[in-house]
Amino acid sequence: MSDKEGKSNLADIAYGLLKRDITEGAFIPGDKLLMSALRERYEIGAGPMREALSRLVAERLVTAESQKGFRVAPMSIEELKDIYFARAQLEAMITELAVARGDESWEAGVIASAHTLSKVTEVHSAEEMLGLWDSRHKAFHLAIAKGCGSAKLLELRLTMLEQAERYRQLWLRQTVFSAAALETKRDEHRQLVDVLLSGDSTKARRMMFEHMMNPVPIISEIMATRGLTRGE
Amino acid sequence: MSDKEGKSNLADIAYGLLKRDITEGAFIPGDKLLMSALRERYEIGAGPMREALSRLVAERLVTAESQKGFRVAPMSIEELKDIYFARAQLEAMITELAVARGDESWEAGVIASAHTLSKVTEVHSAEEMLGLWDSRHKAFHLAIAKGCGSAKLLELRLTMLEQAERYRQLWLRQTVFSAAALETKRDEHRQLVDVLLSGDSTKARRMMFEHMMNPVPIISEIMATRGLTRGE
DNA sequence: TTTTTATAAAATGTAGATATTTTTGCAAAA
DNA sequence: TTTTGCAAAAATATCTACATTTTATAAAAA
Repeated sequence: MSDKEGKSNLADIAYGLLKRDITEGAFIPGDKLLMSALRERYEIGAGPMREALSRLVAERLVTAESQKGFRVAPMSIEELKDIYFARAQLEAMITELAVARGDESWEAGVIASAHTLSKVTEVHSAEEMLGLWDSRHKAFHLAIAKGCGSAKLLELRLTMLEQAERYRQLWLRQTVFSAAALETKRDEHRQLVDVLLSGDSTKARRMMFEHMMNPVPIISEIMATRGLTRGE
Repeated sequence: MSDKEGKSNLADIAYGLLKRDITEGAFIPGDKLLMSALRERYEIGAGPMREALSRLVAERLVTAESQKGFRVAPMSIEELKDIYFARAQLEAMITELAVARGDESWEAGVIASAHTLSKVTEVHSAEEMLGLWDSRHKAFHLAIAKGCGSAKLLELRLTMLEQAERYRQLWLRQTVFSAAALETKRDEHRQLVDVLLSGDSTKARRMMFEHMMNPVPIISEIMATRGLTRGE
């Protein structure tokens, strides 16, 4: 009685599965997405499959060329830089707004999610820990962004997050599996929270921009050594 | 040898036609988009039609409910305000970047498109004049935005423009068909160009934000008197 | 009225037909 | 022998028509 959108048709399912497979690297950038292969893999007809693909094209995760089929969108250091720059600008702007407009319940949400994130250090299997830290990290940043009060800005933010996801995945392992990197992040987050609650929106904006740009050289490095396409 | 994306399959065509029909008001917000009706109207099969519809859903111009079909996305004063606010924030941010980063060829582009826009006053039929002013107005703002140097930010800007299009359409007639309103706009544009070229990026940002927000009360008024759904 | 049941309408999915692109095989020229 | 051009075949993408499932409508019974 609560959920508004009951995902149920095959196109939706195919969309979700394929998106996961692409962002998690089951398909490599540039790979041809054969209709026959996809149909077999997901046990789904060509119609719904086409629908799912064309949605991913809109999200820039897949490219299409008429009569020649679909491919996984390529990745490049150039695109990495552009995506992260645009994303950092947007997030910084949203943060400035959030500090200026956010009320007490927003502050509470930020503090709560920051605390939850800081408690991930406990015992976990490697993969489990990665997933947990990632989801809480995302929740933390979302809690901050929510304060901007604009649904459309949050939508834009989400589209950028999705476009960054494949690149972010590269950074994630590097960070979560390094005690030093993780500690650095924890520091940054602490500082962020302090500035957020201080009410200095201009400073918060600058700091968020820096925070969002930090992963760029790390990911660049990884992509350069692996030759752009991250083969396993 | 120049065009990269040769639009040719039926889904693309249906997408373009339906999008035009929705933004130009051939379908009213809330209207049910019957498969049979669409197939007949565009002389296209159900498969490609579905594909076109699901793309418009991603763009928020159409809503979908599983097993119950598609509808033209509703319009509301609330959404109007949110879209325009988000758009103004984004455009203001892009403008600030453009002023800071733009080179001489950017300045030249801005001046040229401003001049072209100012010359629309000549003799034209009403509808012709409306189309011409609109396209040149868009070109003017695009020329400014291009200076930001980020393809992704320009993409975001475009998605917001598309989401605003139905509301903008309401404002357009009101403005273009009033000599006084048109003169006011011309003034605003002159001032904008002055500040842009002065290099004061902070002032440019503020001014662009104001400029983008101006239409909101006008459109609100129109929607309120017409009861939100603009029946002809 | 309210509920139930039957009927019609519509959305969604599958399979097969058609059109396009790519590959392959072969022959002629260098 | 190697390369180039061409034609046939295979692979692939795309579309339409039909079948299935779900939802909406209307009539009949309580």
